[in-house]
Amino acid sequence: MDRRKIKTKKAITEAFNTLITKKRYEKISIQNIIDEADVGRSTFYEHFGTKDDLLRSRCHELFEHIFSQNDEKTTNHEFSNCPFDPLSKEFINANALKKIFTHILYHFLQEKKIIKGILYGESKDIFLGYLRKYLADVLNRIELSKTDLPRDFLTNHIAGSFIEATKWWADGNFLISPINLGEYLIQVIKI
Amino acid sequence: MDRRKIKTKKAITEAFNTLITKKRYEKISIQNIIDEADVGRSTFYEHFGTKDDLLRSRCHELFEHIFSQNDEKTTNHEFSNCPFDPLSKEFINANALKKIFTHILYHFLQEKKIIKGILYGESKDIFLGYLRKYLADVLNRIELSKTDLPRDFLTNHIAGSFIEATKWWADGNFLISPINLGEYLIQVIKI
DNA sequence: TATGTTTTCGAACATATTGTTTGATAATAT
DNA sequence: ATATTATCAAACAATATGTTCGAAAACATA
Repeated sequence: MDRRKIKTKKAITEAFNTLITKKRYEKISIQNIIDEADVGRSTFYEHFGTKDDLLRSRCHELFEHIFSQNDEKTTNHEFSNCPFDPLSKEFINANALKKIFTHILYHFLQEKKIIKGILYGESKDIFLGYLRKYLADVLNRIELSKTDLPRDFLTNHIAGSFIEATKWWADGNFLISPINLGEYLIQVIKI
Repeated sequence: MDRRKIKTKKAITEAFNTLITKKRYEKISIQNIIDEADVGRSTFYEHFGTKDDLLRSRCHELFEHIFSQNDEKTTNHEFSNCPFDPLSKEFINANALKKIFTHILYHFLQEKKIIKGILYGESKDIFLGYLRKYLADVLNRIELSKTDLPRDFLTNHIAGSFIEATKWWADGNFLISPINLGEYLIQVIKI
């Protein structure tokens, strides 16, 4: 890949990161982004078709990172308490679910300023759409109990609960630890 | 109130109702609304400051109606199974909660086309903000169990679960009955 | 170093939207 | 009958989007 391309892409995504911590997504214009990134108008459009494209690209990178297997290499010890294998086929119980949640929350905490910015307005839906998609694979491994609940209702409920808890967490400026929030979640979710 | 004012306001809100069933909120321009309502541009701005104002006005009316006491007068018998007194001070148990949910869901079902339209994109947040606000009063009457869960985490979780279930219901075109969905909810919420 | 390709840039352009202002016209209340 | 109030169309400034163009710079390759 051309060095210039990498540079511009980086400038644009960093401009986005800066702006999203200052004002909400819908108030950020493409003009703002190219001003902050200091690139030409047409240059932006050579990399991203729309503002949503840019956000989707950011979300894709983030979740690919979170749900990739080899991140126990991270220097942060706390992570090692809550590893999970996203490609495993094993059934998930309450304890496994807690580990998964906590693991994701640690990642969110690492980029909390940006995450919090994204968790408002329009950008929220796009971000949560990705989260829901990545969670779906994991949640489908939950063993269905004998209730008459449809599987998709249950997985939607659990994903929704995680999402709502995350928003609650961000709204309160990430006061409690990922481990605590994981525990809260397990206490309110019947599995 | 001036007859002309009432007429225009009605024309605008009905235009909004029509449009929201056809395309999502963010794609509806004020130009679209005044074309559909057949009113002048400046007239719109005499009634509503922004498009969001219009939506908020609609939400306010809807939730005032749902959470008002005297609506058992409705002709729909099914409602009478699930009345609730929003001004009561009594504690809420699982059964009371189920009645409240079912009651609200019946109202949503009555205007399902519009509700479904509103439940996408930007309009969703505004709508759900109102729902959350109105629910808060009720949910604060839930008796806290001996867990260490913060009250606002718990109420947020329950409101969130109801919201997610409602979206799931709307996405599936309101296939099951309000009573069924109310039962699903009670099955997944620990109280 | 020389050469051909790729990327960037700025400026201009068409198009669309928002929100405000104006004065004329018509409906309303009393 | 009259004073008030609501509506309307048309024009306006301001802002945003997405496209196009040719010139200039950075690049890969040999």
